[in-house]
Amino acid sequence: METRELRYFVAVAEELNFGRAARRLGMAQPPLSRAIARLERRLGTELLVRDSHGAALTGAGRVLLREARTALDAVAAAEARTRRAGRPALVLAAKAGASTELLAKLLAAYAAEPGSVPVDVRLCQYGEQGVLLRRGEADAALLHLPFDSVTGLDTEELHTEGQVALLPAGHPLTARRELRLADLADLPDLPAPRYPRPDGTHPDGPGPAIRDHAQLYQLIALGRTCAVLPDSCRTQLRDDVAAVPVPDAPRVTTLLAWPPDSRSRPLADLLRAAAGR
Amino acid sequence: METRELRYFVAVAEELNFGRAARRLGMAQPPLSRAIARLERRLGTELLVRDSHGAALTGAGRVLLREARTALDAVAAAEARTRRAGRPALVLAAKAGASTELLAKLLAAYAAEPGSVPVDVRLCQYGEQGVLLRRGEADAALLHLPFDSVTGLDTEELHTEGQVALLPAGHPLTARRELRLADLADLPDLPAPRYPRPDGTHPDGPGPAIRDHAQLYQLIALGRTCAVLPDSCRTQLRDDVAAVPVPDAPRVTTLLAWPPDSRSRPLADLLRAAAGR
DNA sequence: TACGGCGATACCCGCCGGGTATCGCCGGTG
DNA sequence: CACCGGCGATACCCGGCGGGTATCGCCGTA
Repeated sequence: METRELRYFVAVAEELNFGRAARRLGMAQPPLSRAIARLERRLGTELLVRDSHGAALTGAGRVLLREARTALDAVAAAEARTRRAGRPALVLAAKAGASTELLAKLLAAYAAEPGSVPVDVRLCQYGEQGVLLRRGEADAALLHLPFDSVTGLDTEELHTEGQVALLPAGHPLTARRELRLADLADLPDLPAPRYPRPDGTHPDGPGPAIRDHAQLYQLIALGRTCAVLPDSCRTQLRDDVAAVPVPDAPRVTTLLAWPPDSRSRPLADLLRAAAGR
Repeated sequence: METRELRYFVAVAEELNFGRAARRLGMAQPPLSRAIARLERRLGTELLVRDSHGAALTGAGRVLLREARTALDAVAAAEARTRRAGRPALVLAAKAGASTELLAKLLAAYAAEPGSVPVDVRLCQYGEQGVLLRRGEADAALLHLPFDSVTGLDTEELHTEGQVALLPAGHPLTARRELRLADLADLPDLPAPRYPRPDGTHPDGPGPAIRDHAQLYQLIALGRTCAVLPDSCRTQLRDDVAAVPVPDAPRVTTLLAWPPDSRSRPLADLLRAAAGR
């Protein structure tokens, strides 16, 4: 199988429409149909069932969609890492606005290592760090359990902390010394924010769709939503947002993740710095 | 990058000789040279330095070799898993001759699960199980720490045990109640077996090159080598091989491994059966 | 019944991936 | 020192395949 065929299949499987997929790929529809048909013939399986409305995935098609995405990521990673090879700099991906203190400490500790190398910090939207790692555009990433997925990555735990509720300053609940998760569920005036799913789409619901922390803070300050976030976010609160501890919220673990088998000197140094020797 | 180009590059990088690589690929040398040159041009990096003796990898070339192998594995996995999709059977890879009792128990426990599916057991040579998993030719594998690599796989520990030395029956050391690793190092009459490295090649040395347990047992019985293996191998000893405990050998953990993100029903059932509910 | 949108088919073209022949370079060897 | 052999690069050619356009058959809908 050639990567071109995989790209074609992913486009069709995502659009479920040959014409739209062809347009997205910048080509005409007939060669795309032929390419998919050839792929099915070679695999000996139907991937899509077509009718005059469009197409639908078969079981094998769903399998190939998932597998093709990871294979294409691996190819993209091969390309990106080769391009970056020799360029002596470390790319570290981190959620914008999260674990800022920890990140600063980590960067300082690494910079103090002998033989350390410039670190290019890429601040990401929610869930983007994993993609950057898997695509080879970053050497390491700061992730947060239980929010981010770490399947297929090597990791090192850095820090664990509780969570606090962030509410608009002056909201009645800010008078409480503590809150429970149940207190925050289904508040009519503060609908829960809708965080992106791993595929980048947002679930349905009344609350605002969120992409990063800056957005979230501003929406909380505006009284449009509330959120439960790790304790460490308190260091960067302005006075239009109030924090109340939520003891029954799951604890959050910050960890450093990197692609398995990567064994570069700078990455090893970063891990050593992160572990505090 | 197309997978064809990656296959070409891997062939050249492994042979370090364009002519041989071309022969291995079943093609002529000039188009191969051109393809590699085009790849380098597109990546903007030298991958190989050529002289009239052959070629050598640059730093970027070494990176691409590693990355290309994993990318090609991912593509092969996409193909294999799609081909197997719908075929309702589990493929379980296990080292031939290792953990036989555990394997039997696991198979029995899984077969007792409601909705269980036929299990195709693939008995492998040393280190082959990981490859089968990564290539998508197996759904799960039994691996042994610290021998097998589990990077990039999800795992569940099943069992931990000590190790015993296997010696030819009648060898002087079999008179001892216990041995230490040091006792077995550099025995002139029983040179240590040479296990394959992850890439399939064998290290140099005086001992015999080993591919699987059957080979190993026979060579021990013949008085050509000795080995340190998990306790559980005693259940299948014939009387021409003797076992002596080695308390200072590292403990061996048997674990069940599967590719990250695989979420098929049969695999989930197998994991449940392995965990004993 | 006409129409519009879907994927499939028929047919054509140009490019690129493959081939052969040959070159330039170098190192070993009689 | 001249020659040879093996290496990768270059020059040149060809056929197939990946892409295009035009059109068809099917079906749901107005």
